[in-house]
Amino acid sequence: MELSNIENLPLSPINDLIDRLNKAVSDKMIIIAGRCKAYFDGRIKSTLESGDRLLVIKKDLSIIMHGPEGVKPLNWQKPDAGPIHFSEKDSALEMFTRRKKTGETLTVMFEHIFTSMIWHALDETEIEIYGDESDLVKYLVKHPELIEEGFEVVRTEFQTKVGPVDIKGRSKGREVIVEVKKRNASPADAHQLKRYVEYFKDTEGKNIRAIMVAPDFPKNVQEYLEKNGMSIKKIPWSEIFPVIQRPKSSKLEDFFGNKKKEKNT
Amino acid sequence: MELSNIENLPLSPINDLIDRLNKAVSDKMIIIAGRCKAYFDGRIKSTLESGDRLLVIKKDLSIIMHGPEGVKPLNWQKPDAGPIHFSEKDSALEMFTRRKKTGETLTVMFEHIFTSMIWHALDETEIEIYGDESDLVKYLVKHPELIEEGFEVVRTEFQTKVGPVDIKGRSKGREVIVEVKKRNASPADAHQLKRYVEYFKDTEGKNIRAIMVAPDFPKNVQEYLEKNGMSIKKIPWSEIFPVIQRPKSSKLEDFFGNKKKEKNT
DNA sequence: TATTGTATTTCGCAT
DNA sequence: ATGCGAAGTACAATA
Repeated sequence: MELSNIENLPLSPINDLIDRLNKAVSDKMIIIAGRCKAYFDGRIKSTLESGDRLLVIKKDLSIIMHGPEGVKPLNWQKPDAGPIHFSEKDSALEMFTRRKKTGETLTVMFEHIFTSMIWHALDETEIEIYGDESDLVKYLVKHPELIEEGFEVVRTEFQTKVGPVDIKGRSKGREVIVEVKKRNASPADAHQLKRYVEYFKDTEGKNIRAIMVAPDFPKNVQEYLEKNGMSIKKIPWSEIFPVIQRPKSSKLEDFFGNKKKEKNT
Repeated sequence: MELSNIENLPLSPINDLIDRLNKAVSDKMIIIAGRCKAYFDGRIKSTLESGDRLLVIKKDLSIIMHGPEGVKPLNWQKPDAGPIHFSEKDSALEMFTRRKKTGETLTVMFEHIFTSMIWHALDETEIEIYGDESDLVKYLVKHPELIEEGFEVVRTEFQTKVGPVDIKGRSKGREVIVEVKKRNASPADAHQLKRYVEYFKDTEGKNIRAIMVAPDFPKNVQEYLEKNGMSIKKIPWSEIFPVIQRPKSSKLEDFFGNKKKEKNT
């Protein structure tokens, strides 16, 4: 992959900066570090008074604006929002966008710019993830005895009118549906499973068993499940599922020592 | 507020760069634009092959790494993760962090750095938000007739053992609890309300009415609610609630023309 | 600390 | 397009 290039834009004259930024929109990543106010108007209305923030506009027209703390941006706009426009307002830089379909607007008014860059960032990869719920289901399908001694898998990850079912099987002479949760079960999860049970009862007249699999169950949730004829099965994924075992050491080599590095220069 | 300053770090010699970065951790915002691989190991395991990404480390030790598209970071780490360490690996920069409590690790291996900056970003403000669910509840409390003709509010936003109740009132001679949703009601929302009803039945022996307020109800959800003795009330917030009305025009001045700007130089 | 619910959730998938 | 559920959800409020 060719080397991309990043360019520091001169901050003045401001009209030249505005030109360069407008030309970079939807082509390059724009990075501006500045002191600004910001207003969002749409599903909600938000007001952000003057402070230092990092504004990033990506080539898919998504926008994120970060303050000095936290993972979540202070303001953002989803991709393909609509035109993004830089202009001069009171001798300062202003960014404005309006999402066509919803009418949502985001306005960022800069008072001071520390740095402004455009970057033709290249990334042809996709993040690979192991250990999400779908992987846990696949693991259980290979080790059905973890669910219950004698459990036989019949179908996995199929759609019903009320939602997707993780595992349908047969055990102790009855049909069973299994709902798999990566994290501790919640009341909403319990209701979700109950709804599936009711669906099979209503549409197929079957009195089907239900098992919820999760690392742990708050007392309320366990009570609710059992009161409504459902079963629980605690599976501490981190101890059982090989991919998501917790690293015990802080040494990188212990986890990725088997990975081959490719030089790319 | 004093003007913060941003500093471009020399990219070589790499040991000097590493020193500067390690000294900046937990003090300044660190911004690195580079080509890198990344690995996360914890609740899941993720692998990210070589590509151009923007890495931001904030002074609260939160980390976000963005690729060229999308609002969501490719990798991240929540605040107060634990020590963040830069080092040299195969003549290149590497960042490593391990969250003490969970053992989650994030490793970023750079192959090329385009820009590296540290920034003493200042922000003493908090974002102000209008139009979230709590504001809708307050609006309904002032306009209870929107819920139902003759509705009288008794209590609002109070805690129960099963969760917070938005509005409790009296209407048509019976007690009513009202659950307010900003967005279309979901199956989980319906179950949530049912749980509250059951709570009042179990703990106070009251056969209380329940109304769910939302802009719209999918057919399944409406059926479930009515089948279980709950009522629905459609309220299209965007047409009614003044703060979140959709702007019809694309001209900035139409929305912010009334705002006074303060110079801050 | 654990539980619970909201979110401008975002994102992906299936209908 | 809408509905639905997962997410390394993040984050705040609460017990």
